[in-house]
Amino acid sequence: MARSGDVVDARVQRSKAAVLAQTYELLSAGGIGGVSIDEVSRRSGVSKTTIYRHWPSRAALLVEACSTIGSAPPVPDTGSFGADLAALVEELAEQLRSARWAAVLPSIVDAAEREPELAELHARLHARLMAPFGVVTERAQARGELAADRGPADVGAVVAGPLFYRRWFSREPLDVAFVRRVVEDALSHFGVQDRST
Amino acid sequence: MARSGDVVDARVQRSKAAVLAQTYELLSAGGIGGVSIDEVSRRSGVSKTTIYRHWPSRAALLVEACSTIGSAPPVPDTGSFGADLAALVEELAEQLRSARWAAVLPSIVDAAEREPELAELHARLHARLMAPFGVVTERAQARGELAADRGPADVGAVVAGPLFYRRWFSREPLDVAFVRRVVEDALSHFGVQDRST
DNA sequence: ACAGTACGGTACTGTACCGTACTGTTTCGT
DNA sequence: ACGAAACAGTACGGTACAGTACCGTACTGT
Repeated sequence: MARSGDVVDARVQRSKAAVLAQTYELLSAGGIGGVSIDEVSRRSGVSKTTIYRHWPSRAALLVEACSTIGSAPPVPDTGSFGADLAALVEELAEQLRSARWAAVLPSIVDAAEREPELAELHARLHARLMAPFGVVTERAQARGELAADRGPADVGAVVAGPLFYRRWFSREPLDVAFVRRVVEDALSHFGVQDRST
Repeated sequence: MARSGDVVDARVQRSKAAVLAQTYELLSAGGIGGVSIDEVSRRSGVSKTTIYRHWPSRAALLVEACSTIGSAPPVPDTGSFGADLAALVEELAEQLRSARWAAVLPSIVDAAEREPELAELHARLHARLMAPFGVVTERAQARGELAADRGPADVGAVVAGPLFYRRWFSREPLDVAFVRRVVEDALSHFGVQDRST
């Protein structure tokens, strides 16, 4: 018996972990198009048969492998919108500079443009990445620190937009000066005095 | 004789035009991954052999097919930075809403992340798309309308960033209100009074 | 010990693709 | 009219991939 749906067979855990790890590896290196089940099987030592036993299709495997992307770091709560935002932007910039998924996201965006199955994944990732901005924005609004006519969506666009642009389009380095300027500009948009560190 | 390198055979022109047109068609529909020589040949009625006579490889064909993307509309010259910028942003937003290439760019960005051959293409496209912003920015600086410490690269990031973010990441509509806000915010960054239409 | 389950290995079907070779036909320039 | 160039059609070889079927083996909990 499979232990009444509670405990999972250790072999299954090993196999799934190995497969997911190698999938993520290939994903980082070659984007979505760089992942093939054959190659995952070769590298992980888990046979193709077993992979298909655990995931119904390649897409399902990809979705699960992406599920750890952008796992939210703790949302700062300094009491000031400026400092919260600065911390979040620093964090995002650091992720864009170094995180594995920064090289993967473009292929997800591309895939989302045509395959609905992956559009969902894109939506979830976007929501997870931007959630912290929503939190600090709403807190600031609750404190009356921020005008009510500028919602979380605006903050996301104004702050993440330039960062993303720089990372993927202009491909200039995301240096400290640029990041600081983005924060300052955003704060001046929203009529908040900058008092970040 | 092939007409001393000057005039090109009409058959060659026809073939190349048909191939490029269908390549662009497939590109719009399925991104870079959606273009196969077989399919281009089928749809264009140009045989595969002929395609390989004119382009040495699939990549070469793709590069040439992309060469028309983002062909710059005339750069506005109203005499005011605010109005110039507003016109450019409106234009860019309209392109992002409707132009065929707006669906293709993510796959180019993705490809540029790994294939150097296409990274060049990406660089050229980026330069072409952003050139108008550089022009109006430099004109404004020359008039003393704009502080010298904010270069064209900053203007591009602040203005195009939110638009791109909205088009490809948050996937919210690029409505007029949003576009206007982006322009206003950008102008306030740079210490310019908004006097656009 | 024993049943249930997970597993690896291999082979297979079917598809899609790149790039080339070969054969004959149309079209251009002169 | 005639040679050269461009062409279509077709058939390849080679590779890679998704997904499935089958068999025999190793492990797990009871």
